[in-house]
Amino acid sequence: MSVTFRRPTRQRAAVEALLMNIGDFMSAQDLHARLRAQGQGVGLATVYRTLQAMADDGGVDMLRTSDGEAVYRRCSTGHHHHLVCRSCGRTVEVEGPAVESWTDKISSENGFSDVHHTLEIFGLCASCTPTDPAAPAADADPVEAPAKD
Amino acid sequence: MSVTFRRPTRQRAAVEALLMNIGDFMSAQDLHARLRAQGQGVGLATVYRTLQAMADDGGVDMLRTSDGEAVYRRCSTGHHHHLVCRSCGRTVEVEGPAVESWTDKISSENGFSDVHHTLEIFGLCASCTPTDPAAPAADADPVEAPAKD
DNA sequence: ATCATCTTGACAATGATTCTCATTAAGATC
DNA sequence: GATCTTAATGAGAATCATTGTCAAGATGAT
Repeated sequence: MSVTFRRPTRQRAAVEALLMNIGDFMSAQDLHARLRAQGQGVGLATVYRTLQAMADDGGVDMLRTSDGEAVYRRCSTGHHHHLVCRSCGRTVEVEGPAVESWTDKISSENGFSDVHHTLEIFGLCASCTPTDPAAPAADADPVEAPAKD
Repeated sequence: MSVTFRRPTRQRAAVEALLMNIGDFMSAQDLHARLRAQGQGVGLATVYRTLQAMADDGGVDMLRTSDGEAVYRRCSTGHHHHLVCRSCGRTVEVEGPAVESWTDKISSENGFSDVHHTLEIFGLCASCTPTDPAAPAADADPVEAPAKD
């Protein structure tokens, strides 16, 4: 409905392509660095603009890491939430009809209208769980806790 | 349990007092400005440090506005979520046992462990709903849309 | 009062995001 | 295909919240 027309450009295509390849959340800075590494030079400002436009148009979800950085990910349309591995960044889309109805109920009970909510779940995926025999596949870019110390 | 000891100082007391008076979410910058306006000079860095310490110790909740700014609020202990008016900032603490169990279920089903989640609901409270006969009480400091221009 | 330390504060440093504005490139027109 | 209108881009400056630095100040114990 309110999907403003966007001119197809090389830059936009490059951003979309990379988002499609990387299945997990990525920051604008990260995306910019990867494109540059690929030889696909795209201005940083353009990356930000493109990402925001895509998020507005839908097709891309944006959420904030614990330190406030915005990260983006290509997503199926429709309302859903995410289960994100804080170690390797692996993301699983999840739906919660019960949560949706709960928020609606809570909202109306308190006289709130025109509501929207944010819900993300962070944890360690099977591969990154210490007690798991499988070796931690923490080589992808983590969303929240980059390998420290 | 891991509540590190903190020396009682004038600055810490001032921050705590203001948080108690203002019942809604407030940014560190905002808090700093208010304290300064009250004549209670407290360094900006100190405000940040104090707020983070309080959030760590519990007793203060922190969440991020849509533009990534961290906002704090004195809160009852225990896990809960918030229903925040995006116009006047009024906040209601809500609990959702169903949501907690849902996230646990989803997490285990996907092999995730050590999870935690964030859930906030934003909307317009009764007083700020346009169709409501009551005049919008949007004079308190809004969490997301501060009076601009 | 004195000491060892935790805190504070002023300001520099970071780092993500936004703004500016001249240049480039789509899409429509002739 | 040349031309024109205008959105899109890019390089870098500008913002702005947040963090780091480190000397000076305050607190609790001695």
